[in-house]
Amino acid sequence: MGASRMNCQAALQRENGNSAHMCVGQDSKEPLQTMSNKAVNLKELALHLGLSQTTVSRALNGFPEVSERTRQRVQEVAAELNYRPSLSATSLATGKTKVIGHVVQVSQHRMINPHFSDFLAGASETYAAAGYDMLLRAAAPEDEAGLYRDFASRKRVDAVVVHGPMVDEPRIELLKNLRLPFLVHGRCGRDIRDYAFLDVNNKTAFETLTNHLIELGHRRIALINGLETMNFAQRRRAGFEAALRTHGLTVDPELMFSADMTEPYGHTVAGKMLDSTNPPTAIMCSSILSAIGVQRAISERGLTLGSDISIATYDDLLSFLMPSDGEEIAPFMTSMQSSIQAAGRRAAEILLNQINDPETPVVQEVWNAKFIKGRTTGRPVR
Amino acid sequence: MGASRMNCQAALQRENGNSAHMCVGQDSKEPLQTMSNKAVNLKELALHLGLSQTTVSRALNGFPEVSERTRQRVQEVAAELNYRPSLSATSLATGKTKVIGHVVQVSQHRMINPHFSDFLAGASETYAAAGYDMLLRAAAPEDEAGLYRDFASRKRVDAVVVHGPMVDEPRIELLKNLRLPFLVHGRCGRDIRDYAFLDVNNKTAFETLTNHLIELGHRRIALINGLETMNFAQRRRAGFEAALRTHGLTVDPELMFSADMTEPYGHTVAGKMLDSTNPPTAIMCSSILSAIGVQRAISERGLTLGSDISIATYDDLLSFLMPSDGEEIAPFMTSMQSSIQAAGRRAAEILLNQINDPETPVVQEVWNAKFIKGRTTGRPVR
DNA sequence: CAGACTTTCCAAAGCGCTTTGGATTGTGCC
DNA sequence: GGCACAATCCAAAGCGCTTTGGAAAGTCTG
Repeated sequence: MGASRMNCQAALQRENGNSAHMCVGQDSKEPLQTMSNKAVNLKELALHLGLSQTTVSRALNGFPEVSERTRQRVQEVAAELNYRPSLSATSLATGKTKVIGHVVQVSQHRMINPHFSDFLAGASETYAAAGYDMLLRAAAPEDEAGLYRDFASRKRVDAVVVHGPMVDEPRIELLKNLRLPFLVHGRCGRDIRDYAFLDVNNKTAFETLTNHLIELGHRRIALINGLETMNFAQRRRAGFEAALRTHGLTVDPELMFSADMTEPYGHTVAGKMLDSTNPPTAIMCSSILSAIGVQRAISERGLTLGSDISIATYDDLLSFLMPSDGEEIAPFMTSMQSSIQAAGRRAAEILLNQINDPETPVVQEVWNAKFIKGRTTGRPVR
Repeated sequence: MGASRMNCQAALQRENGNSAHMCVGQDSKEPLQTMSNKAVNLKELALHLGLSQTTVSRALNGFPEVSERTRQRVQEVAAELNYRPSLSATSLATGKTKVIGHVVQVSQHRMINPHFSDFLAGASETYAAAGYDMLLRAAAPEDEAGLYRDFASRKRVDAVVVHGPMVDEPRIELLKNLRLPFLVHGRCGRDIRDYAFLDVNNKTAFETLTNHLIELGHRRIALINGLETMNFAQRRRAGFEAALRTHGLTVDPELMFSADMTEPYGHTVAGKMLDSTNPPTAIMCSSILSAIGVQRAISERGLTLGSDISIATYDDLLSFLMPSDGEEIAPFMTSMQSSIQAAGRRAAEILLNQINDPETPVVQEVWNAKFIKGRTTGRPVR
């Protein structure tokens, strides 16, 4: 005990000498390069303090068994010596990694896209605030199962977010079996009861949009949907068709398209329709991206948006399409809006709550997109 | 020794019983739910094999001290029992995390955007192939330094990629001091010698584009640039100005704009210019995104692209703007093209080489963007 | 002041891997 | 047979943290 205190003094001196030597005074006007970059581990810190590792660990982690005075002192010295617990050591000891996994599909479709990345941006903000990190891994769809299995057995992550659920989604069963906590962005058709998800009300959104067009007098309405192997696209189509049927309109397969939601796709498909003998008077899009392509096709043909032809779209409020804070611009496109970035934030929140308190019942949230009347829809001229 | 062998047999039986019990036969038609989800650790695996942990570890990691026969057997049994080394244990022991860090800025500007995410998509592909993962963390710019420090001292990552280098970039010095390997996407003005980077030749690209417009007969050319606090934007502007000066044209500050590269920004700025008394005959953009906004402003005014007004832009070949494999469409915009996703792939490759062989000299690569004559540039009518 | 709690701290045993420094066995050669 | 040497394998000591199961000291009671 006395010996340990002696060691402590000796170590303290050596340490100070060291840090003065290594860290200060190479380029002292550089503000970013502060004191001590040298890392200290728990053992050394405990030595400095003349305390046991147990006590130091507890003091820093807020356990009640340590006196307030000691805790203060520990915190001060820890800050001073720039102590930061090693993450691999911590996670080896606790079994928690403080990392949430996200999987990017690298297939031709669903390549990382602005929808996805805006969601990630939102989520990572929440993670950062809670001391979590986001792990991103690219995978071919056929590898994804193995990847989750890897996540689980190698303890790479504490939980995962399932992106782009398909109509029939095997991943959900898999994750349940692996006992890897997860949240689905979107949802899956059958067996919806027992897992957490955050979704928007896709069906209602597309009913609303379709109704709006019908009320304006449109009878031939096209739908440029996302990939209909995906759950959300399926629901959107259902909403579209329901609205048509309610008004006694026929569902024309010639006017329905489904593919990855890109600008060129919207452009190509709209172009073909506009050049056909019996073009639609309105086009609905599943994404603002394809809507932009449609708009390009329209402007190339010298048609007027909102009278010659109308566009209504789902809008995820993608950040690169949003005006910066200062400028107030009138909403341009008629759309159903819901911020996918906000969804990312909330999804992360739900997931973190879930893993920090596993007893809590699963959260299932469905957001309603907001209808915005813009300048791209109007009465048809014909 | 004999005893250990006995234990091994006993454990083997117990284990088999277990896995049959837990894993098979809950829903045997589900293909994703294969054999054994139960994880086995090294100790158990060694027990099963009747070998020491050392030997098993070496067999699996390809050390020469173990006979080929043994290695075979170890690999087989490891696969059979679904052994996967715990990552936190491995990284605690080796000091390597197999993770590369990327930092997202969450400020108003440089919010995660399609350029950034396409780069990430490329990089994560390379990482995945090499068994690495990508860690994404959101940070306010003022926190970024602390974050790198955290990465270094807590050993969260093996290396980082620096995104969006500013004109004057303190992060580089910091990372050098932290001895955290890094690669810069882009580069930084001064002191360029001693760090790895991957950049495109921004200056030349914008000289080329400007020359093209000048040769067509344009005299009033506008530049809608990115944020000129960023290094790349600075270089682009330099190229633009150099080309003008070479041809004896004056650099008109009224025609130069700088901000985050969004669609609305392009739209707003182009609108203002087009409505002014003396509009430019050509507009250059730093991003296809602002170019799309410019195009919208042009079509709103019923002007014809390529004659009334020309657009030339830098094009990162963003994936959501690319046509899918099948459809061949003629290039639309006149642009300087370079795939930012390919850059992500290559950047990751360089970085991985660097950390796996630290002795190798730093790699500095500058790509030349490719000129594409599209349909958005032509002779000015006035 | 003894006994019963609290309060405050600690030594040591993990967590699951890698790696050091041998020990053991097999082989070739004189 | 004995010796050197290579080929195989192993026990045990880390890596840096958390956590268990006390021990020691301080604080109340009656």
